[in-house]
Amino acid sequence: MKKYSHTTYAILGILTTDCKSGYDIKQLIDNSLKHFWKISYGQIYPTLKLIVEEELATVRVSAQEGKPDRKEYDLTEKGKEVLQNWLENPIEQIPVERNEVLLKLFFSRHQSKSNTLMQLADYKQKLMKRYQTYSGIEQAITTHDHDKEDAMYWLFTLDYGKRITKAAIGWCESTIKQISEKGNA
Amino acid sequence: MKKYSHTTYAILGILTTDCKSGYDIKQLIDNSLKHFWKISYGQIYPTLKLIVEEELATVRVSAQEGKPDRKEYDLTEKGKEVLQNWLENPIEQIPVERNEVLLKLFFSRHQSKSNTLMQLADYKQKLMKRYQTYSGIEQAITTHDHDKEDAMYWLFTLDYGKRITKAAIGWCESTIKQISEKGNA
DNA sequence: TATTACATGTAATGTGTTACATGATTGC
DNA sequence: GCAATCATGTAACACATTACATGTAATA
Repeated sequence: MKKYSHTTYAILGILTTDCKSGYDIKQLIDNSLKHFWKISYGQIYPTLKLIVEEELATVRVSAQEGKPDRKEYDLTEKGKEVLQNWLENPIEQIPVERNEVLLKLFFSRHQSKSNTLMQLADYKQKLMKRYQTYSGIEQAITTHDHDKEDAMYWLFTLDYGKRITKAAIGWCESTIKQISEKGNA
Repeated sequence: MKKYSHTTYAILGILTTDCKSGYDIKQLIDNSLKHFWKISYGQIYPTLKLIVEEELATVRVSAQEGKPDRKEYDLTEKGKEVLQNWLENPIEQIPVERNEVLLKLFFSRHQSKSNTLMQLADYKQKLMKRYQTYSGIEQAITTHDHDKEDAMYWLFTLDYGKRITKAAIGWCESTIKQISEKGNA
């Protein structure tokens, strides 16, 4: 089966929900996926064009009361098959996640200790802010009575974010401690 | 101060070590950085060209016995300042790390449970393999008597990788358990 | 003589962001 | 009239990978 970009599969997946237009897709991403998957309009519209060219979806213009016209996309059988196929196959490999803090740390060997500690403290702070954001979203979902099934999967992704972030915070603390002790010894 | 790409800073940083040529840079990356920062030759050589154009380093051809000629790069004062400046400033923001497994999970709401569990089991397996790789490198460093200072910073980056990976494995286990229980209830 | 390690580079292609450009409709 | 929301799109640029292209020298 022909291969498409991850962005294409993401959009195909979103089209299985109530989101039918480019604008809707962007809204869904910004509301629910942005902590692990971001897509800009600069990708969304060209990808939707490709999806129609490849006959994975059909378009139709939909007039609305009190709002501008919009284009609604519906998956074709072929589109559903392509999505299904992607969902059924395991990922090829876990990508290397670039980490600028680790890069700086690696080159800090001959840098001032105080600067290295500052970098780590700053990173920890950013991570804690992120953790709080996740917790906030989690609370909002748990409080409001969302569709149970949907909410569960959403919570899984948040749980992932929280666990990873917490682990990174723990690393910061441990590394700060080790670097601090090293100099005082 | 003028901004450069992360790749440029990474190469500037590598040039402070014994690595002086494009080939050396690639070797260092593949040996020590590749678990959190990869760069291909297609980036290295054009970036080195840019670095010279920007007068961040100078080049000179070095003849070797028994090996082809090579180009050696040395940081200029300007190059050192640019690197220093980058090292002294905190990162702008933690980038969103795309996660294809979470993306699939998000769209699995109306998929078969067995397939979702397969995806998670596969992900866990890949993570465990990665964890073992990290542990292996760690052991190699600890066993061989590396330059103590250098080794310490290298171990920090490996510790980060291990902690993050362990957290992700924990998430897999927890999520597999929850999804399994849900269906049997 | 064939393979491996050493060594440098470009071209095509893929992927992604940001800035720009346009316009409808509602509510203040 | 103006701001906000809804809505679609393109162009320029930035970044990265892969495949291609070339060549030296040691060693098995």
